[in-house]
Amino acid sequence: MELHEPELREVPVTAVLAALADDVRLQIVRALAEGGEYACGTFEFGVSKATRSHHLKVLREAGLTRTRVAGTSRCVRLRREELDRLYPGLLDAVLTAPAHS
Amino acid sequence: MELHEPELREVPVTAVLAALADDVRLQIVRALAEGGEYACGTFEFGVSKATRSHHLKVLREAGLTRTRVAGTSRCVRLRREELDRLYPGLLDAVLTAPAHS
DNA sequence: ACCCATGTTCGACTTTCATCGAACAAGCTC
DNA sequence: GAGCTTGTTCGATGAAAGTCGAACATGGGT
Repeated sequence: MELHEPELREVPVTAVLAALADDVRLQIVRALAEGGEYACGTFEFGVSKATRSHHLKVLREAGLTRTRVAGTSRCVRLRREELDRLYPGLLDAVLTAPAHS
Repeated sequence: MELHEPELREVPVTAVLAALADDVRLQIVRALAEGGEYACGTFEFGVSKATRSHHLKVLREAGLTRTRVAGTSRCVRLRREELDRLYPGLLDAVLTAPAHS
């Protein structure tokens, strides 16, 4: 299993923004911002595991997360430092934004 | 003609991000960030005027721009102060991001 | 070895969205 | 007022994206 984790600067800004412009993914990012590393299975956001897997793939390929393989599980974490370096203020702005509207 | 310009805090963050997650709209926002106020017709981004009108509507309804009616023309400007207040760092991060990838 | 748990991938379906031309509305200009 | 300019709105169309169940892959546990 090869995990495609692009260099952040090779990802179009629009892709990063698009990855964040989804309710489910934003919840995932918020959760990741709290704890350090999450097992994929700990996410329960009212979507099927297929959908969850899809969203985590989008986040990963947008350069937002890094995934570590641990047996049959995956451990996901935010690429916070890199993101803050390339897009200073972006994550903070999104995370401190009011959760509902 | 009534222009729907929502309160920024009533717009979901995802809507703001989605509005920015498009190449054409990002170009418009970049242009608006440079000059103060733009007549709608000055935008030429290789799309038809119908498409341009659509994108400006998306930006306006996401709370990103304010539009002033001037005869048959529209003058558009960024709601920079409000955006910086509610989402500090967001616009800067997006604007200073490398234009291509 | 068998079973189970965890994720991924594969269609399929539905919704959303970007795009356009054409029709329409509204205001200048002469 | 006739005509031009500027934008908006209206389908229509094609592409992208979210969602799911089912099938598959893989690794751990007993």
